[in-house]
Amino acid sequence: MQQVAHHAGVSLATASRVLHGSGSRTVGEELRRRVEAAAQELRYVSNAPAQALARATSSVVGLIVHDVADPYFGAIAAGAMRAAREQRLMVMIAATFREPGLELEYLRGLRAQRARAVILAGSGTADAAATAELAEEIAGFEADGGRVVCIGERGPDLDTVAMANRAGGGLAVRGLWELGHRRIGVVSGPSELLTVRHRLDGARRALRALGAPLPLRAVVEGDFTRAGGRAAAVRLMTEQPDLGALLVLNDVMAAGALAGLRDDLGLAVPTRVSVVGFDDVPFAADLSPALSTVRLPLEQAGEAAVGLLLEPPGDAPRRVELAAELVLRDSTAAV
Amino acid sequence: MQQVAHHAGVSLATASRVLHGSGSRTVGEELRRRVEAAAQELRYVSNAPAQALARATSSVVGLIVHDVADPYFGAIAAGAMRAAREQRLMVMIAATFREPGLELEYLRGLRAQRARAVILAGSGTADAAATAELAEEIAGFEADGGRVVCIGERGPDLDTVAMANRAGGGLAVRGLWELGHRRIGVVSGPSELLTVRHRLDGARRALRALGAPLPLRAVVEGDFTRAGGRAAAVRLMTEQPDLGALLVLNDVMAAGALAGLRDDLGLAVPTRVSVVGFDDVPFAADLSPALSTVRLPLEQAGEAAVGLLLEPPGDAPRRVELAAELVLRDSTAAV
DNA sequence: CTGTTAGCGCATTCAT
DNA sequence: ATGAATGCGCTAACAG
Repeated sequence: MQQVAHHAGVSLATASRVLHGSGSRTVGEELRRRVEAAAQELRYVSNAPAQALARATSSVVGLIVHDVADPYFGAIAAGAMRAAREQRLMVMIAATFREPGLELEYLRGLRAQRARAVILAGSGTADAAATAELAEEIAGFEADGGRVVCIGERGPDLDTVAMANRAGGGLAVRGLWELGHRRIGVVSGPSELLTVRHRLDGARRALRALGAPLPLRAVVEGDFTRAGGRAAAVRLMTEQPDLGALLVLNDVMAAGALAGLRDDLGLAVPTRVSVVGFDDVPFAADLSPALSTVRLPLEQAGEAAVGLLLEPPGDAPRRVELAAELVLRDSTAAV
Repeated sequence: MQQVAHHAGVSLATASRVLHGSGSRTVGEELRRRVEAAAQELRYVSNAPAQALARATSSVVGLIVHDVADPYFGAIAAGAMRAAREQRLMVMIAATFREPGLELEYLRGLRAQRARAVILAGSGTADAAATAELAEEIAGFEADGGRVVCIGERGPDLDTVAMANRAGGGLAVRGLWELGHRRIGVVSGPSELLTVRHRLDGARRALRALGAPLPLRAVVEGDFTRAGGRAAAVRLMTEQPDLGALLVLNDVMAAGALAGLRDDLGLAVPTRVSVVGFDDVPFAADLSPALSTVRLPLEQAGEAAVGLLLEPPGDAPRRVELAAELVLRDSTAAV
């Protein structure tokens, strides 16, 4: 920038003002022109770290997900990045690959980067110790002036984009019920994930309200992956062969469940057993058969998260509630 | 850090050495202990921008993709992030959403961030003007000491992780041929994308070598998306109803093609028409029917890319060649 | 092995 | 409206 200033025959301060001046454009037309010309000619590229140092804040926002290759997070990330672009923010993505400790580590890293904000997109967990450590790090981050936004519940005093996981669980179960299903099983994910708990809880409550409480043996737990869904679904239908419908707590698992039902057990979907997934990721409609599922506005969640972290800190924690919707396709049938 | 140094009763330099000292750990045991204790107690968090400024290099690498929600890029990103993690690098992802100009803009942004390196994961394009501008920006980036690695061809003097797009196109066509297909059509993506050109070219050559050159009317072009694949496949099979097999130039398009064939035209796959995709994205095996496709080692490409940017600049451009493999599943049948 | 010192590139007072 | 000066937090000689 020195060079640019010199080349334009102005002071360093003036060059700084026209090159990065935020709002109050208090530079004369003539000088402004000269500086811009000089910058152009010298191919000046501003130095973001230096700016961050001087301003004590940067234009990068962090996004911590479990797995970028998972379409659930892919959709959220796409939404967040689209919104970030409009604000000229850069997005730094960290993937924990579902190792709990990494979330904390990456939050620290983002704090070191002096990220302006971070979005915690992965599900919270029921591990009290980990949650406490994370809360402390979050507090530190906010004390440094950073913003933190969670997608999904993490704590009452955090800005959060709330997904209708409970309501969605209820929706799915009631949809199945209306189709005439009475023997409903649940292929669940890891029970320490809050997202899983909420979805399962929503299903449970709805079933109880319908007068048919969900028996414990009708729930089986697997990894939140395709393979996990396949294994869990096969196990559940083997142990409880009278089940006529399955709620699978995310679409990726549901894809596995569909494969397991068909290839491992030879059970026809939807004639022998109906299947409902959760999330409505992009490929859900292309599965075989097209997956009925609970749609969550994933991209919108990403956008909303960026929206929240743009708003001034605020006195009370902010919340955005996103609704779920049941989408019935070909993996469910009436009985 | 001042505080930490003072608290530990050492100089700033010593604190810096134990806190961020790279390798040559030339600090006494006792002092080291004291500094670490002080840092712990004061909850010291290092300031990455300041480090970047002082060192004139950072620990962030940029990854520019077309779309994070696309499973192709999701897989590449996952591989890159896994590798980056081992090197304690942070990954800044930028998505162009297929707007050509954005690639250049993001490269500039990453340059401003003083990213240590950037990975260009999206396909190059045949637009000469855009390519030239990009080349200039790349040169500038490298002149600043940054590394650039491309996934897919971008130019002969760039470090690149080369995907076997041509070979893959040939593989697909020969696979179909061996199944007895003689009337093969291609659902192509935007022809300005180099990736598309190479895949199509590979298919063309193979067909010519087989003595059955691909007629122009047997190729139809669509967006590199599900909707694009659907529309293009429907159009192709409507105009050329005698085609017995389709090569679709990526799996996302193939998902759309499958839907179009089934829902719009009522053509059975694979009995009436066989379909081969390209990429082998995670959901390919779950489509209806399970998609035969050309597998590309996507995650490995991401890993290889960060591997390349870790190696010292090198005299000659480096290349990593990744092979393709034909995976036959249920969307193809013999005639 | 440890401390002193001089920048890194930029934003901002504070003068003018 | 513009310029001069100071410091952001840290690293890297350099000197002991």
